[in-house]
Amino acid sequence: MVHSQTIDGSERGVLDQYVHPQSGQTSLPDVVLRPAGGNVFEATVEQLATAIRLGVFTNGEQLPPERELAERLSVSRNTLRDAIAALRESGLVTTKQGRGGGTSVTYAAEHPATVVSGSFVRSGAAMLDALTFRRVVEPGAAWLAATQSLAGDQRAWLTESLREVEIAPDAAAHRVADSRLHLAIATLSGSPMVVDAVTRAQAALHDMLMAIPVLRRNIEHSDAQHHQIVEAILGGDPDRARAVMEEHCDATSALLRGLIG
Amino acid sequence: MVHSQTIDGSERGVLDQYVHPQSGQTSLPDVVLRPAGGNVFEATVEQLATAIRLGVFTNGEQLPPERELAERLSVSRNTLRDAIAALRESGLVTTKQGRGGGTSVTYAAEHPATVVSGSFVRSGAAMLDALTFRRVVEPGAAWLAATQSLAGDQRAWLTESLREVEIAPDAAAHRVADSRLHLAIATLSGSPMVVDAVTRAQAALHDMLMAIPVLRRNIEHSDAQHHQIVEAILGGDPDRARAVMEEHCDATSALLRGLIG
DNA sequence: CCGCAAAGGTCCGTCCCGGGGCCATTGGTT
DNA sequence: AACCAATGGCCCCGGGACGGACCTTTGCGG
Repeated sequence: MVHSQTIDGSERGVLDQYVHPQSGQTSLPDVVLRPAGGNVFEATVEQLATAIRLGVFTNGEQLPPERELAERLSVSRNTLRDAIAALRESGLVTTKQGRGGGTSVTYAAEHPATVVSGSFVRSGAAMLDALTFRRVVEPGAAWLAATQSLAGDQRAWLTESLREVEIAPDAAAHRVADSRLHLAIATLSGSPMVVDAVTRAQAALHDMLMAIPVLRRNIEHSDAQHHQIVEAILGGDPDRARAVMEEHCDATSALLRGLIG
Repeated sequence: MVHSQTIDGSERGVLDQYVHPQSGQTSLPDVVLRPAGGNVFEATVEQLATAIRLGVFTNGEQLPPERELAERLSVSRNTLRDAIAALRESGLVTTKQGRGGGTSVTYAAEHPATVVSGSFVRSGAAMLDALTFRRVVEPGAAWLAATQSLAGDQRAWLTESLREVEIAPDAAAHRVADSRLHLAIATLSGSPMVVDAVTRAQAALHDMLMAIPVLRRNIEHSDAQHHQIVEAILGGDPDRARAVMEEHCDATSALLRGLIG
């Protein structure tokens, strides 16, 4: 509801600008110049909603105090409050006043349609792009994590994240736990830029996976791969960690490619 | 073990927030919540300056008309004009009025100190991060490019980019041509998100490489690797393309790691 | 020679957002 | 019971970004 909506009604997706309409030729300026995402308010809503949906904040958990969260997001408290209000109206969080109060997550992880209004509808090209991107960064993150000498609590965190995935009671919980595991692996890579990349890939992936039915068989296969990945990371075997993660991404990719344009 | 720890006045850098000061423990909210870069004007200046320094716009070449460029960057023409004015005062571009006029690049690629004022001073941690990130995304991009069935003009573009690197007369020209080659490879991956990632990695890399003396021997070794990479991509050998690119990144990384914190 | 078109140059009104101060509510502590 | 601290709720101001409209310069073509 911001700009866009120029006079040509052709609804150009963000991605179409990467290719010259006339020739199929791509040139560097077309590809490199990326729009600096507009609207701070919407971006904040989107980021918080994504964080919640990805399980960065688990159910019932409290968000940091507004003043702190605002500073961390480099956003004024006003804007942050507006964003939180939007989330509240979407039923993702509830807020309580007073000491010990705050905003806490109430995420049922159901109703795949009731997501926050701005949940981005991605074009087919964007989805394929996200899958491709993920296929690059997630194996890279796994490889890096396996090269690190992990501390005891880090190893425990990884093991615990894996376990949470395996004992997830239903598909929705499994989805959240899966995101958390992948983000944990990315975090153990030690590289903030890698974490950022994986976060974006997971965010895009999440929207897609929420839209399809999940087969029990797929989950079992996926969990077996998770186990191998964690094993390889803990065992310090980067190449194996990467190889299995590649298989893992390819499996998801194959599953999703059939369902999009 | 949530956050808290609000009131320490210790001038925390952007990256430090990824780790808890007290325990070395990292938690997802700390890692995932990323600030949404402020100041649109500065971001625009930085992006254009980077594009020029990376050779996205070659010397003498004209930038797109203001109205078009503004729309592509999702920035108002006012802001874009301010940014261009800043570049003009830094001597990176010149502007001419009237039909056939416009803003064109005048980039000598010398005076490593005269860079635009905002050229980001990255902390040691951020540099290591960038090197790590690059080590993940560039091999991934090369792998992807090698899996694509490239059209004739794409193959020609790649070959030409390689040649430009090899015939570069001096270190500065070599730097620009090198960036262009890497961005070309990323573009041929076909994934905008990958291009974006490589662009960010190259931007960070550029600032580092401009600060160190370059040895003839290093350039020769680098060019040999470039040749192998392009060969592997054109020959449709993804694994080899990735392997050589990894060596290539490792070489640069080793070169730079000695010179930073 | 004249007019048109394609650029940059300028200005203005509107609104979003950041910064900061202050109030209201609530629960713990003395 | 009284106080205090932590937290959300509210408001106002100022600057910056946006989006238009309009002017100026310049080259090309009829």
